[in-house]
Amino acid sequence: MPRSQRRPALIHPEPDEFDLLDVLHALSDPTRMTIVQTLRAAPERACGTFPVEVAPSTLTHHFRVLREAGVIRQREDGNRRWTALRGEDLETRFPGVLDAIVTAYESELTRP
Amino acid sequence: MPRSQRRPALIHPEPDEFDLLDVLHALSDPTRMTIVQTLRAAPERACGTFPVEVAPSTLTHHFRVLREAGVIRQREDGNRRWTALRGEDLETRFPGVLDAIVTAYESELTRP
DNA sequence: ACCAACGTACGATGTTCGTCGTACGACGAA
DNA sequence: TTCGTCGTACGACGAACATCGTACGTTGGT
Repeated sequence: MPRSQRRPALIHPEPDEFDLLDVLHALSDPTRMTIVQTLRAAPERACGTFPVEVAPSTLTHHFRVLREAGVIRQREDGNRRWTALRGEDLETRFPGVLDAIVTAYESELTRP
Repeated sequence: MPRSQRRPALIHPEPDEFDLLDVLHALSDPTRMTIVQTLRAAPERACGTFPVEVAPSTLTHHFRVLREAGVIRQREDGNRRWTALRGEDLETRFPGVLDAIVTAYESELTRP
């Protein structure tokens, strides 16, 4: 029996339920912003393949914050959990927000 | 002798020193977002004239968070402290970010 | 000179947050 | 079946945070 039927399904709020302040809070952490930035280049990634240096359990925590804010979507696939950006949903609910933020973050990284 | 010469000057980072994650964190609080939203309509306001329901000392705290992130500018004038949005500075450093966020926040408020 | 108004500084308090180690469950391969 | 891998859940811990009350300094008017 697959994991998806033995464990509670992952919580993914609908765009109508997104809270902008939750999204901003989710993006105000360097580890989480690195995750989001990485996902803009790769459409879908496994959990362990992000260029961050934190413990696995810490990464799980950050994924939950992003997921419950509506920033990412995760799906089960055997032993892996694939993560993708909910770019379209965010664009529908908060037009221009994610794009402006990630663009600004990348320009900040290449500047100082 | 005016207050500005007897107390340490207010800290106002230059646009080059802005940290996007600090800005996002500053904006991820409902009280502070209300301050920002209010400042978009009125160019400059005294501290006690914001439609927030927190204690004065709490308001001082929120102003400091916004000020040190570069979101607002404050100047002394007699017994009052006037607060203004640093819209142009933010636009220079992080184009489109503040506008997208405040617009999204206002659309969220009118749309439960 | 006095006093009320404005806003700050400081300390206290309860909560949230980021981090980790450990234990565990599910899956895939040998 | 046995074992290693992937990722989670839980508990713990220190730091940061939002909030407040109180005391205080400055200012402007009476």
